[in-house]
Amino acid sequence: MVEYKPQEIEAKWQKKWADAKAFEVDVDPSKKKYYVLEMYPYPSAKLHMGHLRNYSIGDCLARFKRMQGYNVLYPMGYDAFGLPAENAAIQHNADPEKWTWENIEHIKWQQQRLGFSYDWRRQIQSITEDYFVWNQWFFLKFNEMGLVAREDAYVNWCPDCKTVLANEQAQSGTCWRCNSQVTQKILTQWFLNIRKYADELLDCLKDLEWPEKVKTMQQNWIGRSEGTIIKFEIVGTGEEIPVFTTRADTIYGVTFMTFAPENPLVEKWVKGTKYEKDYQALLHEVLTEDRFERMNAESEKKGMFIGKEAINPVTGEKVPVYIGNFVIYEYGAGAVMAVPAHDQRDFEFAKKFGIPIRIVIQPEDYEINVDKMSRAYEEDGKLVNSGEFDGMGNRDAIQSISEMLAKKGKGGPTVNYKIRNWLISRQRYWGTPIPFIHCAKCGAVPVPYDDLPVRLPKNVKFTGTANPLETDPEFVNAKCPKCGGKARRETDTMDTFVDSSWYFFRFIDPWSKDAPYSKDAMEYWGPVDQYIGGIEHAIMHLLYARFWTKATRDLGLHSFSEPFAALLTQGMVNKENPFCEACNVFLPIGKYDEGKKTCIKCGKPYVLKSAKMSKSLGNTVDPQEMVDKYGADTARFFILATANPEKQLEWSDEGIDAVSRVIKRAFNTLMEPPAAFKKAKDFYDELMLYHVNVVLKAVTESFEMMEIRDALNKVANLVDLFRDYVDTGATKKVYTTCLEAIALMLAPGAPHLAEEVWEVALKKKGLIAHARWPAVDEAAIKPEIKNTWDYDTYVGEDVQNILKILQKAPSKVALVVAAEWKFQALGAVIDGLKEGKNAGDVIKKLMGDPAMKKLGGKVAGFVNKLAKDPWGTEKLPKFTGQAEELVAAGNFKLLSGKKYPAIEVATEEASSEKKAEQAIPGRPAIIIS
RNA sequence: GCCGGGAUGGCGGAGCGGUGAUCGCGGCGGUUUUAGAAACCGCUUCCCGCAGGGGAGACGCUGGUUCGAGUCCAGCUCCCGGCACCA
Repeated sequence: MVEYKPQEIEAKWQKKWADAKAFEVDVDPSKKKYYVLEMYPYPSAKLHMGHLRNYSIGDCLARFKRMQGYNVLYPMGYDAFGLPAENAAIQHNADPEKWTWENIEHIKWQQQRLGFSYDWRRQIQSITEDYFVWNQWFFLKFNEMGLVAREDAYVNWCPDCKTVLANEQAQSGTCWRCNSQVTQKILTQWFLNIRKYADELLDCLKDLEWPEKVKTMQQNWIGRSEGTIIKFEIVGTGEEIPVFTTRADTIYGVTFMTFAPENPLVEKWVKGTKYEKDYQALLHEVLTEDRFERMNAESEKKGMFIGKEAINPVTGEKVPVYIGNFVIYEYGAGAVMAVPAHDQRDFEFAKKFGIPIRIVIQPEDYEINVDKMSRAYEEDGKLVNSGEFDGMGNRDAIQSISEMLAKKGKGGPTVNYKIRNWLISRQRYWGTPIPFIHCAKCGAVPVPYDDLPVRLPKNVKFTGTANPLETDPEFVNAKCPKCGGKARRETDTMDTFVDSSWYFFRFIDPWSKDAPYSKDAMEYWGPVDQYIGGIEHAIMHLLYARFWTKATRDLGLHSFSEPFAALLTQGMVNKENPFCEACNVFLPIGKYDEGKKTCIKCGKPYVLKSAKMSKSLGNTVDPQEMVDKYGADTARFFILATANPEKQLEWSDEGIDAVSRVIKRAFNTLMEPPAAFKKAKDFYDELMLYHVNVVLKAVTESFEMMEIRDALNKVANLVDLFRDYVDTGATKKVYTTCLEAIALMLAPGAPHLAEEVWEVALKKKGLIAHARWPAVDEAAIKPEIKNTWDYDTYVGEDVQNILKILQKAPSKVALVVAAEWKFQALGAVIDGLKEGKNAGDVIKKLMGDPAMKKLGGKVAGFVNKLAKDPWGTEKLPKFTGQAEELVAAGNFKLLSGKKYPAIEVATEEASSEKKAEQAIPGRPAIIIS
């Protein structure tokens, strides 16, 4: 017997693939292209299960498509800028570049050990100059297109570290390093104008082969809403505030205005007034509030009057101006008109501050009253207290009021979006420098294209306080490109979402020197046909990438508008972990006693619950351990065959053992030819060919639909059927045909094993990776074979059921096939039921036949029995007559002969047994003695 | 809080509105084996039955639609993803 040694086989084939440049592809107009891509990873220290799953899915698809004859582009690269490298620099004095490269090398080694079929020549990483120079180039181009803006925005600020913090570094309102209270600080920042593309981003969603849930999330995120701009003049300031509302119908009910506390206008207005002190205190309070708590509709409304009044442009009425913590600065104008009678938040605010409430909508069938209201009336109704609009339906009034405002020059209909412009500047070292120079005379001046790239300085100090770029004089001091005077280089770097917004196009032509990629290559390879990644990227990454694709299309770099034609969001990998029900928490390593199975804190026993694999819990499994112990094919097969790609997957140690056995068994079955072949074909050969083709058809469909789990399990089952076939005796021709088909079907999921079978057992030249996916031989899928197979299954089940009850060893199993007339009667019952007839009608019709009439009550009883369980009857194998079933029964004898002693076949007509009457066509009476 | 998902035996997970839930794990019994491993054959919701059957109960909870609901609808509970500086 050939022993399965995955380590040897896998190393051997990985080398052969590399030597043959098996997966290196170039533009080839004679072939149809297919671009498979996984979301490129952040190079953390090690590959984790999520990565293994992601790449196993992609590689399986890439190999399948390659075998279908496509020219498959399947690249890999690394999202290498980002916070962790900088954190490592601050905490362990690591050099971010060296640290990142070490991680890349390690991950790449792991990926290669797993045998993924990437075209490694195309590897890119965002930290190399030939990549990030194009980030800068794009930025300058976007600037020329009017897509770049500088605006003020708030950032998390640690006053002690004097540094900007990521949301992640500012959890629960305190700094990750020094625990100081984090506050908000306003900074002038760089933005990309993604809102300009909001409508297109929305409209194109319908054409994408993406999960509906992702499309819905993006749609909601863009948040297009049609409404009205209403301009409110602020008394004594000369300022007019364009407030957005979807409820212009309630304009007569406005009794105050509310501004976001961080709106800079507010600060200006209160300056030097008696309100300033309280305002500063409230602002500080709001800026240190938890960002989710603030959005919570149920949390306490905070606010104050700021001494100003606004004029309602419709009524001319003056209303007080407040600030409120629930107003979002980034949405609309950072101010809302407040209608307490018809908006719950405004209602609560008005109650708290004793502001009047005015009803302007009355429901149709009852009347609401200000004194009795306990909450806002937010439903529809008829307008009241609304001047000329009284009596109008409130929905209709929206348009009329908008039009009136437009006529008055005080606003009008408009469209508003929830999506905000993309803030891309970061006050950090480890990113792409933004190519601008600030000159006191000329302002913000773009770095000339010839001076690109702007490189990051080496040997900077990572103290954790301030941005290292700011404290590096060599980097900061620059000459103004315009006037040549002394100037200051921009020290902000770009968001890493910039890197990941176009890397999939750089893979198409990573060697391009004078453009980010050549148009010809783009028109051949682009866009990505199948993109695979986690659902956590459903909104931001995927939306930014779509925006980038549209903006670069408008730059003339390519002609298509969407980067990813189809998207697959893989499920998470979970593992069970101790959970203490008393403390209501998952217990990380060290917080539970594994021997006693108790929680260390409360001493009570824990239960095991499924949790996301995470470092903090310590319930991770290193894929490398799996590969070392079982081999890459087993690791991949496990992760693919346990759950379909979209579903979440539960890791289990038993599961991997089981798959390991399946793989070993497959290897042994496929590598070990029978000692001798039989000469002539018989039923077993036809049955095997039937199975192979049925499975091939199903597996092809499953792969096409990305139901990889189903596809692989079907192949694994087929291997078992193949072994049975070989055991009963095989002809050389059928053996070879089937072995070849099985090896090909295994190639996408267990590629090393398949190559070994291809070369050693089948003696094929060339790689199975380059072989063609087999075609289904429809002629082999004979209905009579299907009937026989189903028959064997059903009859076998029945025999088992009987034996279970009898609880004795049988000496003889007799099958009695139903009488010929029953076949005719069964047909009549099925047809009759389809036409909606009842059993009586069917019996009457049958009795028209003299032969049936002679049998009388027997026929009636039979029909009634069938009609009771029509679904069960429908499922039985279908035979045209007794002769056909006798053949199937004969084959049952062949197939199950080993399991049971002395199988006999008889007909109901010829049998003297009383039980013979139970026979139904397709379900013989079984008599065991 | 808001937006988007999810909940199915001891476990992982399948399940076009069609009648106890594919497949696998674990467990139990058996065959084989010097032993172990592996492989193979059964059983695995409960009760009753020496003939393929009968009864009870059951896909998070509560209702609804339907001849029929794990599947559709409404409300609730819990879990997960995202919420714009983690990637």
